[in-house]
Amino acid sequence: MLPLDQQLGIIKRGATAIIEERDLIEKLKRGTPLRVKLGVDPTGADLHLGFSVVLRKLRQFQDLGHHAVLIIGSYTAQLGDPSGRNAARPMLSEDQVMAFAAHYLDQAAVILDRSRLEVRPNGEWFSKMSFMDVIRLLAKTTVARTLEREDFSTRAAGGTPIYLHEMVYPLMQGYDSVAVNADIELGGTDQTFNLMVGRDLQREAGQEPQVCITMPILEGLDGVRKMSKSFGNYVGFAEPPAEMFGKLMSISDDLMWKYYELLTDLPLEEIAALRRGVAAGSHHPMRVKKDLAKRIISFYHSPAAAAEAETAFERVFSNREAPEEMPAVALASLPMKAAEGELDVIALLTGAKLAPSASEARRLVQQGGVSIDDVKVTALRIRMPAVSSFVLRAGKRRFARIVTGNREPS
RNA sequence: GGGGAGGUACCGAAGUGGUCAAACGGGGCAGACUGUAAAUCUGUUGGCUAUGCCUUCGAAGGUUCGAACCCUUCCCUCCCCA
Repeated sequence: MLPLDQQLGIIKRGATAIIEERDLIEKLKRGTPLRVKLGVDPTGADLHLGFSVVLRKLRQFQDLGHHAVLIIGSYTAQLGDPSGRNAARPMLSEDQVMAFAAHYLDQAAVILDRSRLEVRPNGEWFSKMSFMDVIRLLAKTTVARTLEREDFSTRAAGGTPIYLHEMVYPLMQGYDSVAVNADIELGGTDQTFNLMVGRDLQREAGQEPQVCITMPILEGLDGVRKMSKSFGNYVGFAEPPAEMFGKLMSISDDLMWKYYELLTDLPLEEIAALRRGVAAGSHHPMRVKKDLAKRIISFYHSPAAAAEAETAFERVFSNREAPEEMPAVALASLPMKAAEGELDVIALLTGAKLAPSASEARRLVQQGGVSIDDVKVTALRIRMPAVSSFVLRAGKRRFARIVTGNREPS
């Protein structure tokens, strides 16, 4: 194992809080592998960079020689974690959760070393508890304490409902720590309360309390709200390189430093140097952001794919050309409502899936957001170009190649 | 159990019989400007076989020439009291 201070350096990178750091040092000093717990509630969603922050931290512990324990919330996911929520989540069935869990593990394996991972569904212990056991667990905390949490107090103040089962959630998560005898638990800062409950329950159970390490919540592409599928501001693990590149380039300059710290392994000193360079004007922020995108894409795909994505990006956005690859749609397959020799632009846009509805397509045209072979479309019916295929573009980044079936004029 | 308030489009929030597909703000989308950054400005934001038609204002009925608005029943939430 690495010397203590080196381990600490890696562990502390990006972390918002370590409760308590001296406890952590004590545990590390023993030189034996620590049990590092991360609880996840699979909901069926595809993993995105927001999830990767805490998964990467867990991986770092694996690489340091510690023992990673991934708790699958087969029971807790059914309740839905109220953390950071302003409304209750729909409840899921255990079967659903376990099906989602398989999907989750497949994706998480991109980051974690699956061969050294202990996976435990928390139904393993919760299914064996009697109602009386549950009551005893409930007796470990008070309503006032639970209500102190910001998400609950906001809801209480705003008049939105808080259900009893939501209030049980932190106790369940805390009990997981007792069940697996965790030395350390990882989580987002929004998990702080839940993590702390684990310490209390362990202490009561005669265990040494876990160290809680909280990681920042990663802002999504908008730079404001947390990265989340429902906000549409995310980058998924499985997205194509070009898509990732484009999305990452759209983050704000300020945000990119946080992405560097939490999503790459570039040493902090080097990140700081880049930052100074941008501030001093010796580095162009776009260049630095492109490197960020390439680093991330190299991890999820490959360095070659990252380089390709960059080229494609420059082609489309810097040189304003059409991308090399885009979905091809046969004109004949579209329900055109145009006279002979004319194109029905609305049918074109909806048929090629560049617009969700005819009304939306009409709006796009009216606002000047549609072009055919780089010529802005100004009418809903236009003359059929005498080419074998043309590029249809909607907005900045939606493209399709329309194959007309015409012969290329000689 | 008693009393009060309320459920409106993606979200927040006006509207309380016709001029309401529904003000305003946020978000989204598009355009301008750019480094597809941020900021800013402008436009737009239910659907369709489109000078009209259809669906939408918690659900179902009803009154009316006409209902998001009035009545009835039901479902849901919040607050106060017990």
